[in-house]
Amino acid sequence: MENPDKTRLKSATLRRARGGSGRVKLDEVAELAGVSTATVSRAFNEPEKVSEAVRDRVMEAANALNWIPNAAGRALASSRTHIAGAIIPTLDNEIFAHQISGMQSVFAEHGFTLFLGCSNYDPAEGLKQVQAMLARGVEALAIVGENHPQELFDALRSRKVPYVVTYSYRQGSPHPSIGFDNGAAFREIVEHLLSLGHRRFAAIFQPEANNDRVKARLDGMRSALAKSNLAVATGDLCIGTSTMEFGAESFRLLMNRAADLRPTAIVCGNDNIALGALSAAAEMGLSAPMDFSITGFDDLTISSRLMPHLTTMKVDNQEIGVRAAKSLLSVINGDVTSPISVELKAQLKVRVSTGPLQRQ
Amino acid sequence: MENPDKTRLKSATLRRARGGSGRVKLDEVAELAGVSTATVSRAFNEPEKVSEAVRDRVMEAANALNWIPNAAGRALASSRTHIAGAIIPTLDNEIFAHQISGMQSVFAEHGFTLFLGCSNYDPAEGLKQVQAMLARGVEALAIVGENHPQELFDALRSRKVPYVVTYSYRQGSPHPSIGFDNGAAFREIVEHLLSLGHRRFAAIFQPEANNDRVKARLDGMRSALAKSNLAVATGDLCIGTSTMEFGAESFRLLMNRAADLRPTAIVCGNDNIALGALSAAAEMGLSAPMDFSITGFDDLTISSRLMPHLTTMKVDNQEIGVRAAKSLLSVINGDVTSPISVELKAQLKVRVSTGPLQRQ
DNA sequence: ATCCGGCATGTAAGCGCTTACAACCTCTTG
DNA sequence: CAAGAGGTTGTAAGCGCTTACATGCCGGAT
Repeated sequence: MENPDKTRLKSATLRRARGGSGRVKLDEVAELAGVSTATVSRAFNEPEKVSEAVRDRVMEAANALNWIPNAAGRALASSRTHIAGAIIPTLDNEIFAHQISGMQSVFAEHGFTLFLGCSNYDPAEGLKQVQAMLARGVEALAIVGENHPQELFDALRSRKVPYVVTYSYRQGSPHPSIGFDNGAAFREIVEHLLSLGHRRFAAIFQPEANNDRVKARLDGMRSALAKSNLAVATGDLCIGTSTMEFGAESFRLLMNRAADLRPTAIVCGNDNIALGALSAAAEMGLSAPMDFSITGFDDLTISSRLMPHLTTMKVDNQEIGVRAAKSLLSVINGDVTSPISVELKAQLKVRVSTGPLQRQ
Repeated sequence: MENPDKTRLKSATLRRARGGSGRVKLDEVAELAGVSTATVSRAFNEPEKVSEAVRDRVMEAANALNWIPNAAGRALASSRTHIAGAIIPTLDNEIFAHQISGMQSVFAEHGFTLFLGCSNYDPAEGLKQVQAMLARGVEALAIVGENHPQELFDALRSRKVPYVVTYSYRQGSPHPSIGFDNGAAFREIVEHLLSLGHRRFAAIFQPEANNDRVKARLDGMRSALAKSNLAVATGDLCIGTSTMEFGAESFRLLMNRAADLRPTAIVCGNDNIALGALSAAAEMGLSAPMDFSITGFDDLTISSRLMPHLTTMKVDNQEIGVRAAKSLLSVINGDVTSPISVELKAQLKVRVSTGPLQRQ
């Protein structure tokens, strides 16, 4: 008889004066299906070990009761949580949002749920978030950059939680990383500008404190300039918040000078800052590449649409997220013992905001 | 004696050949501190119930062993998970990212961790994410919009998980909502344009399928126009993806006509589309508000910086996230039985992209 | 007919915490 | 000085699952 007998159903349905969480539990599904709890568990987790007839009966019962397994019970019994974590500085930046979006879709496909933490560029906050995630039993973690308290990495290591550093890749880093070489990227930008004949450089950057990526970018810029015996003068280096406002403000500072004191090339720490500078330029009646050349970094969606189209470096952050998730999953599945580092190349997008030196 | 005796410490530290998760557990902290497991639990969860001396001893032991409580065990025993969930369409949109950022910071402050799910505008995917979150025992959930399968809301209700609909607010909605009235907002935009003398309207919108907000916007626009016996002609309504590309393409379509066939006012479904249209305008040598007026919606960061500054409606999405989180927390804490709906006002930002009708 | 291997299912012991209840101790109070 | 109040700590029973191990069954080999 395929028909589950009515009396059993009734007894399971009526006995609803339950304590605890108040939710339907596996026992009740087992009772209704007329099997043991072990069988219900197997029907869901190792279906091939259960005969088809029984499996169908279990599924039917589970549906009838609208049962959703309790993840806490499952986690406790199996020491598997199917949760992964990601720590990023902030969601207010398109590039990190893209990374999360990539990770989340891959993880969701594999039955993992993603915990999100934002550090707001505060290492202490990042550590706190990681601890919260460890308490929640994340099975793997992705974290942007390597500029974090040693304690954070120690905690991950001592609990054997696999992790990858995302967004930045550095030769000789002690951490598995998936990202690109920030220094090399900025060397390439500077070389592009040098090849156009520029010699007087200014820079507008976000703060380098607690941010290995910005440090590497500044270093990359400086080393490329140094090769040509050039440097950014103190007065031509602006450091401030990563906002369009700051970009605009800095641009005014740099360009409200006699023509021969102005920089001809302006290297910005990211697109956002560069976009701000360009908006100030428009207001001042200056325009690239006639009056100056300017570069960004990130290739935000808007950067290739805005006039003048911004010369910048493109990084596929979604791809970074996808790769990070896949890599972590393969460690979780035991395919490899540790995530393998991958260096992606940032791609120089030469657009109209840079051009040959106009004034000598 | 304040000094925990060394032998106890040793025995706890050495017995590390543990099965299970392999992590340090509460028992060991209790043993090292020389108290019962109940006391350790209380020292962390209800510190006021434990004498100071004992509390210190427990904390010391916990630190020494580097103990992090196992959330699954805790959840199982207390039927509290301290997890909340948020479902948004996509992170690729600044406005939703801001909402998440607001929620996450409030929740983190209160010891809650946030599960993030993206539906990519697919109702089935949204339902799946909600089910995964229910399995994980989320104590509350925020979900963008009300355009979801009834099954989704039923699942939340039957499990008594408090939820709020965010971003959109509609009179008579059966759900507690925190957001603004999309229809009213677009009525206001249209009235602004009408007051400037415009009579020939075009519209560029994202698809309205599965999106109550877009539906409401279109309705709002139409009803405001109807009051003046106006309408958007079929050929003047462009529906497509919410990208700058589509905005640009549509703009070309609308404006590559004889001057007297062009619309004078273009209402866009959001800033992104409007920004795209403006970039196409620049390429075509047209500019607002001379040759046409255009409006957006969202007030993206860039919209107030870009030339010409875009007339749009500002919505404080971070605030929506903050309010949603606070509201859910107060239900969780039992302060109220259900989240109370809040209507926020979208704010019209008149900038230079709209101006008086130039041609008759 | 007997035995054994392999498969399907059941039994029951936890996983790491919380918490009701009990036990105890120290004061206060009549 | 006995009794009770109030505060601190311990005991132990689960929370809802998974899984090692035991059991029972069937068919083919002996």
